Amino acid sequence: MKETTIEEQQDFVKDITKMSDDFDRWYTDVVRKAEMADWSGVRGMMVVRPYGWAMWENITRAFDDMIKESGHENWAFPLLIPQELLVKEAAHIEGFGPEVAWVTKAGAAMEELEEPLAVRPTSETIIGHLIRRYIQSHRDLPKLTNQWNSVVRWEMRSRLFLRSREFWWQEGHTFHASAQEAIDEAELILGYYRSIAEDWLAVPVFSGKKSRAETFPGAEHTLTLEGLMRDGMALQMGTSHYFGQNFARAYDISFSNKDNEKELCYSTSWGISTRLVGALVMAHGDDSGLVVPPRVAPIQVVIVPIYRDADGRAKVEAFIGGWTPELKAAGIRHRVDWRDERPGDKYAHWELKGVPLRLNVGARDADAAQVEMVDRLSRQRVSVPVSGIAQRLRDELDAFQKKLFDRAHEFRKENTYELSTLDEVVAHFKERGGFVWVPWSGDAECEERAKAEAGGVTIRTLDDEEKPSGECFVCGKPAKHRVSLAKAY
RNA sequence: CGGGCGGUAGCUUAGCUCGGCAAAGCGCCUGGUUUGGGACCAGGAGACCGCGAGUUCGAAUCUCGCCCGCCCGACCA
Repeated sequence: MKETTIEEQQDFVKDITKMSDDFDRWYTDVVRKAEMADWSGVRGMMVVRPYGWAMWENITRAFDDMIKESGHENWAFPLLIPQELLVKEAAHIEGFGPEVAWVTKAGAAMEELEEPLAVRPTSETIIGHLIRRYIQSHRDLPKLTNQWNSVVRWEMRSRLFLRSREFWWQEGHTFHASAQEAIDEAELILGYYRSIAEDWLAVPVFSGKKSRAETFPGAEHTLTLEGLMRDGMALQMGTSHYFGQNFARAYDISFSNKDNEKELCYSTSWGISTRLVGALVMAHGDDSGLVVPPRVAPIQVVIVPIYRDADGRAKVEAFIGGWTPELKAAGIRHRVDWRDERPGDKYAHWELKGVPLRLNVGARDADAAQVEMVDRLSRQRVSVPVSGIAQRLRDELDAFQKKLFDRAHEFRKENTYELSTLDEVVAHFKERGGFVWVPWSGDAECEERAKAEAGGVTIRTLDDEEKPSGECFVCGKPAKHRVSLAKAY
């Protein structure tokens, strides 16, 4: 049999723009050809197809388990928010105002409403307003709420999963009796998010506080996770906000403390969205299409039966039927592709869809009580005995998950730099992307100047682990923070 | 939201200047031969030519308005 190289194999890929030719087009091609999502005909509104939604479901299941474990409860709050409520927190409405969609008419006659209703861009305001009913005493705290829903933000520019006018997410909103407890809550959730990003999506992230300019409207501080995509752009993969008493003040959320004094709550909010599905595409995909981390893969193992005639098929079917129950029992998400196509079509199809492991199974294999296993990353063919196959596949999937993370981690390492002056930063981003660490004075003017001169690069995270040293990369004053810079989605 | 480009079958496009029977490849359906890396033969279905007005004997083609998409900016999870 002729050995084919990976390059030759990639020639088989039709329909997808090469990543190196045009990354944006590549991304769109992959998302659409892998049947993850499409545009709907209404500007900026997407339809998420089962293969994309299943990945989101796997993420939601993982995160929902985490927050339930730590005492959070799911609620459902209204979609529509009265104008009067939305505008109460000044910084918040100033931040979200430009992208709020309004319902102003209703009924067959399209009668004007007395008060416009905002379609939620996020729910701090309505939850703040409603939650006060359920909080009287410190004994009612903490109140740990979450909701799974979609929100609408009137974006001017859209990209599937990354920026659509409607997107699906969870928004957690918690209320506490002390500042420290709320601060700890925001940190706790950030840790969960890190686990989702790194352990589930296999995307290594830098985490830390946002600069003032990048902080959520109305928050005291915002914690963030930033991943690196294969085009060198950063992507925010989750944020967790500490509000102090800002929202409690605006919405009068107070409680009686142990000394019977009235006190305002301390609150947080935090969210991850369907954007993470886009992150997974851009962090792991290649010119053949998707590569899906096993832990979130809708299909972890695809089995391609190979046969010539009805007898051959019966033989292969009986063989496969002998051990697939073991896979099911082991919780391995698998599918046997019985479609009436040739094997080569199926190989290409499932590679485009990024299924981690494929088993080619024909009469030869049945006779030898083995299968031919091919993984999506190396495309090496390996014969595997069916005896103990469930455990073997479990191990392979775990190894695949790790390999994906390691590869992404290595990629980030190769694309992370330490620089010290604005000139260097400007020169750097003219040539390439990635993360650049610099010392920063903490002045917003320096941040703005860097953004203006280095082609839109922004401060992604403040590193609170390492002590800053040296002078600000822009103004030369002593640095207060060590910060990561990147161009971001 | 500003500037540029585009929208013809499920997909990719030709036709548009110069108005005159709506085409091709892929995909889809049926039958047959095939099947260990994207097969082949034969037949077939499939198009309010983005939507709406206008000009004209006649519009995919010309004009205007709107919708949707792509690229570049400003804004952003």
